[in-house]
Amino acid sequence: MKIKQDIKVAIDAVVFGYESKNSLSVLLIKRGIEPFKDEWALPGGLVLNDESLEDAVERELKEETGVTIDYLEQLYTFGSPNRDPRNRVLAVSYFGLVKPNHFKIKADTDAVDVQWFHLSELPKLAFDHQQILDMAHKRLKAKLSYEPIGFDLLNDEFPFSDLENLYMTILEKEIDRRNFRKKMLSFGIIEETNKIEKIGSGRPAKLFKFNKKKFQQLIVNDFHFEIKFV
Amino acid sequence: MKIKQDIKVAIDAVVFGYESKNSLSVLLIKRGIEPFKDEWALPGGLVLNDESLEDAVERELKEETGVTIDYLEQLYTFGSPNRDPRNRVLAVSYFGLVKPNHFKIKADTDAVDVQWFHLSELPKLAFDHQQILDMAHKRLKAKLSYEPIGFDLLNDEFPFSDLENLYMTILEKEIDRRNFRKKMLSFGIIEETNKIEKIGSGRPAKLFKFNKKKFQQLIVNDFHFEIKFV
DNA sequence: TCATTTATGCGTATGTTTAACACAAAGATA
DNA sequence: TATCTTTGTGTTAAACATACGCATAAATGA
Repeated sequence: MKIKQDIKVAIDAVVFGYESKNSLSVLLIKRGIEPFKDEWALPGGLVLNDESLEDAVERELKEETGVTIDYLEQLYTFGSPNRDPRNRVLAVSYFGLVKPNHFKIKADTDAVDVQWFHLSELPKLAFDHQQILDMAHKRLKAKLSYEPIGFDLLNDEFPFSDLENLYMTILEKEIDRRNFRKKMLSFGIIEETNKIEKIGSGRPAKLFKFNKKKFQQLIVNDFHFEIKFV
Repeated sequence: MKIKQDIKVAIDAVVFGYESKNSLSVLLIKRGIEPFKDEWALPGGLVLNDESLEDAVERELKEETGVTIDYLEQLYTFGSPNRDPRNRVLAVSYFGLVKPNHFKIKADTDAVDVQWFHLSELPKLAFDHQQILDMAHKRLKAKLSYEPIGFDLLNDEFPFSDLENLYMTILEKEIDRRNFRKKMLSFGIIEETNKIEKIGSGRPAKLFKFNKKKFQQLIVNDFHFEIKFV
């Protein structure tokens, strides 16, 4: 006789935000219930019977953090039998990006147990969440080079230096500013606006815009986006 | 009051095999039970309470097809609420490769409802399995270019022409034989054996071997495998 | 106000990699 | 022994990546 399957299904989200030079952040929550009560963990939770996995991610993020996501993709499904000390829980993990606009939202609800952590100053995480986070970080680094997802970490209009710094921060590499700009512009998916940003010292910078429509038209015809610097 | 979660967890496997020039095949089974009884589908089934997802894949493949897998990786998790007409079933899909050695195994059990299908002559598939298969095929094509997984579709020792044909078949592109060979050898992960294969007409070919250890040593130091031809 | 600092924007030389292509070598066939 | 077929190697031009130099446009402060 067959034993009835008893596995719960949850989602977990690794959400990255980029504020300024040299600081990539991750969104974490402090757990209110056992197991791992009062420890930091990835936002997430059980999937409802009639909702899709993506809906579950959006719902949990809204409930737990109030953050609006700008890019979301499935990462990996963690299914080892003992990853949750109580019952068996399958974790379908997602990986998301938020623009700086949407970054600050949590500031209002400071009392709540949700917080952005710099990637270099992470607390100890519950469950196997460190492993999930590591995988997400690896994916972000890899994907930045061959898909234009970096724009989902910047505001709609940005100076070129923001884009440069973003790439250098995430890839943890020095990049030649001039060659980077040349290559980026050569794809023809970034537009100049007529706006100029003048803050701080130095020459004021033109603001640029990612033309997503143009990009989507291009990829139909074997167009290949790739940024790689040694 | 909370409604108890009622979601089943299954795995599905898309297994590719490569016999000869111009024929990439997929392993399918004919379902013996409802729903979709007597229709073709991907091998797979429910995960047991105490087994890992990978174990479940291996078990199901063994039970249903008798095929030994040479490469396995998680593909994607399909979780839309209505993908199974009866209950909600989450499908964690896997993508696998078998070497020609292990390809024929099924021939003994011809009576069983399991069969290799050329990718160009697929039957209609049950559930959303066509979608899963498409994604696996896409992944195989993409991955062939930046990870040396092609060797898991060839015997341990192979003539260079086999490798060329494999790439041309899967990528569906003409590749310059001479440039391909030069580039492949330049990575230093393929070894010449002292064996020579003489079959058919034409000059007999040296047999080569993929040196997996060498490859694994290299990737530690930022080594990058990449085969790309237009 | 005028030199200094800071950051942007453009251009050019050099080396490396890719893409296109031709022919010799080793057997099988007949 | 001439012909066919497949393997094995080399050469070259064009494309691309890399490494720079320097002018420009503001803010800063002596």
